[in-house]
Amino acid sequence: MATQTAAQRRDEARAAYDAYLACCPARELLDTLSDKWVSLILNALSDGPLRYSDLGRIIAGVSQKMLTQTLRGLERDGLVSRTVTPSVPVRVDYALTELGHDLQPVMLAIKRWAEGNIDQVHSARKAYDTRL
Amino acid sequence: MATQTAAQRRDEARAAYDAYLACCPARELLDTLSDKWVSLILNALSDGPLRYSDLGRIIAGVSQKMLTQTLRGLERDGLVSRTVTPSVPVRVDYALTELGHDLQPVMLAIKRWAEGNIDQVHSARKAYDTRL
DNA sequence: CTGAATCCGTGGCGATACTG
DNA sequence: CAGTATCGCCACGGATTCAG
Repeated sequence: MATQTAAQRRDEARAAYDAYLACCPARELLDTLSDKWVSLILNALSDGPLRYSDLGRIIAGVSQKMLTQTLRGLERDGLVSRTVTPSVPVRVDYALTELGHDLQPVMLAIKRWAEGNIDQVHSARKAYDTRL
Repeated sequence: MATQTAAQRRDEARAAYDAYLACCPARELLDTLSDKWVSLILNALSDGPLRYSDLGRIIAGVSQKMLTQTLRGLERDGLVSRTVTPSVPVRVDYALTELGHDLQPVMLAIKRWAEGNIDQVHSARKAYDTRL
């Protein structure tokens, strides 16, 4: 039975975290926004719809896997819409949904705070690092 | 030379990401807030200073390692202050700095949006999942 | 062009044990 | 009480390959 203890603990931890997420919308949102590519995609789409390949080009550094995976997640959450145009070759456009658009002010609030206080954070880090 | 290509690419990617972070305060802040324990600690401290062990108890599920590591990061960023009282036994209090306090409205904005729109996200997920 | 599937290295995190 | 040090696991992301 000892061999299952680890798995059991993992499951318990996972279950506990899920339960926690269920009762804490803020963290759920944070988990979404925290994704490295989510904010980039959301920002890229804020100016209007974009094709899959456009996104891949604009957001330099993203792999196909992560781009697709992230877009799927955003689509699932209802933040982004996916429109397929059955031409040859196929064309797929991604756009912000209304819900996704509603999120922009929040992103902006984060951006504003960050831009206004990042200097303090940086100097705090510098002070902390040199003090050792 | 082929053996170094992978390592080189990783380094390049890392360097690119660092450069990107340097010019994008919003993502830097997001990287901080996204941490599983940061928001919990910030929220716990919003009501006033707490001792190390208090934090560990209030934030059920956090390991000593992560608690210490997260607190160090927050202290380094100037969001949290660490006060040692050299008694026996030693007493250490953690509190929000002014900068950390300034961040609360942003956290609140995130919380508000999440609480107001989480239902839509959940129903969107449900619709997406059942559609397959 | 837009993806799906697979392999694989590595870094983050939890658990455990030890210290002042 | 408040940490530090070490180890092992596995989940995440990048690269690559195949498909409609």
